[in-house]
Amino acid sequence: MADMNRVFLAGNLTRDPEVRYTPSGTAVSDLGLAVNEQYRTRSGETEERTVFVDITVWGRQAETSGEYLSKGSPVLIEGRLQLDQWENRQGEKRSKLKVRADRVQFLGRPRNARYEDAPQDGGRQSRGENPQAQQQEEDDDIPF
Amino acid sequence: MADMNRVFLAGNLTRDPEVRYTPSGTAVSDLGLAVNEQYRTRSGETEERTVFVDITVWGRQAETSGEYLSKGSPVLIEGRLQLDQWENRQGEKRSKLKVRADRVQFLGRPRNARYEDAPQDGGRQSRGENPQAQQQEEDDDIPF
Amino acid sequence: MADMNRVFLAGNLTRDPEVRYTPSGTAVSDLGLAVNEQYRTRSGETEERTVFVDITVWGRQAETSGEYLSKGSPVLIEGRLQLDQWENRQGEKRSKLKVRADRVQFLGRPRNARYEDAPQDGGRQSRGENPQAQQQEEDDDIPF
Amino acid sequence: MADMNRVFLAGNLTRDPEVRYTPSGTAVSDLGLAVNEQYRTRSGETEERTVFVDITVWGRQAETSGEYLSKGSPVLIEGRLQLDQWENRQGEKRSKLKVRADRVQFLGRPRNARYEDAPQDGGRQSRGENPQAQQQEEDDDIPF
DNA sequence: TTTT
DNA sequence: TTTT
Repeated sequence: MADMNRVFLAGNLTRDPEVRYTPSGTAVSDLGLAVNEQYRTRSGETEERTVFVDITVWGRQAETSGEYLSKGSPVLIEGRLQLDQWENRQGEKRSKLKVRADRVQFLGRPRNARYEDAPQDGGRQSRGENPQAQQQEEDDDIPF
Repeated sequence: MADMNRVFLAGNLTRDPEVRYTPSGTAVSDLGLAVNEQYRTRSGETEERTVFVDITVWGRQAETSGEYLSKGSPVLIEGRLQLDQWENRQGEKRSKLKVRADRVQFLGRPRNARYEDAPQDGGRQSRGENPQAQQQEEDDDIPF
Repeated sequence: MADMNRVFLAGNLTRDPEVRYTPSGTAVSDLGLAVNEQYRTRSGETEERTVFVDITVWGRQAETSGEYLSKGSPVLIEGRLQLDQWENRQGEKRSKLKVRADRVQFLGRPRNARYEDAPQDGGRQSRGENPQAQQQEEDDDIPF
Repeated sequence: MADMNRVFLAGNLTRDPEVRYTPSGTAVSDLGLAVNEQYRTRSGETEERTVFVDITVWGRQAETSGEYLSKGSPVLIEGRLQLDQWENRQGEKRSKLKVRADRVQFLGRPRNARYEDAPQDGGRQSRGENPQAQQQEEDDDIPF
């Protein structure tokens, strides 16, 4: 019979990616993803709901995720559902649905880029040299 | 920033659908879905892995699912990931990823239709007792 | 920048698949697909619209399509848009959007299966009593 | 039988969107989209192929597309294939496959954003001379 | 050029 | 008719 398992997600990372390696040397990264959804309640207000999804990515994309993505990074994910199954210490079967990413794409600098490392002083001034800050202000007008 | 949340699944129901109704009278059905995936191990053998997913479907499709689908039914699902969150009796936060189906389509009779209950002897008469056979005759009326 | 190109289609073949081979021996099949869509007009009636799509499939799936599919066969397609470009005899540029299938799945026997080639003798009779059972046995040979 | 028709595209607009209105006042916009795809030839080189797709979007999203998108804008499209059919002056049937967008999402400022409407005075200078150029240089290091 |  |  037919089988299909495809998932498309766009959202923001909930934490900095950490890359680990299997004994055979393959890179793996577990990404935390927050997918926001705007919806209307029956009473007409717009509310937001967030789905948190664990993403696993393998190989070169795990490495590039570790290098170029950080908490808040907007990403586009193509992959499939995967079921992790294990037994807890009480011997009870547990399972967890995740997404195994076939493709992770960077969607541009996040609104709240990590600027912890940025100079804490003259902020404003340096912002003048920082195209991203400038862009952030303009973004607020865009209703997408 | 961009957000997206789309899921496409095809598989077989792991149990007969049960339909319940919200206080306001909306039908809901929780479907259990098994999605099989053939894959090759590094040593070249073909193995099968199954992902079990909880599907929630609302409204008229919940009702038709209850009427026309049963354990083993092959279905095609379009929907999105949804996160159910609650606290257990110990006050610990728990959550579970499910799929909220926007569309449930019937894919035809499964290979392993439920014939366990079917009499092994002559057909016609026993058909009255066999829900599957019954369903076959009704197929033309199925609004999928 | 991000790029994505994914297409999911389910419909019926508009003609028997024909398989051809490239000089290097790779099988290719061009499938005609009709995808129906029910929609409601503003005046409330249900109407049907059909999208006809040319599908190209390569390799082993091209061969199995040629062997097991025929006009009317319901299929599930995963693939991506592809643009064929050429010049007509007047030297004008022409192009055509098609779908390059990564995966073609058989969705079960169509309502009006082709039985022209089937034995017209005893066959018919036994089939009349339980076409489904018959179909089940045949299904086992189908490598989808 | 099952039917499905879903398309996911990400790419860049090939022209500024133009918004028109139906007699009943509904906004429509026809977007030109270029979807790039990197692929490897058998000889191992990386080449790029582009699929050009006509997108139609209706309603409020047609209007916001007209206001905020321009040639080069990166967008994420969810929609379905649609077949436009007509007869040419010679009375021959012609048809063209397009995508009807259910959702158009802006993916961040395009490389060559339209700044015609931006303040022509101090603006330039305060912007750090050319934020886009700045961004471009950084982008080159990112292997996504 | 069209399928159910 | 084409974008990055």
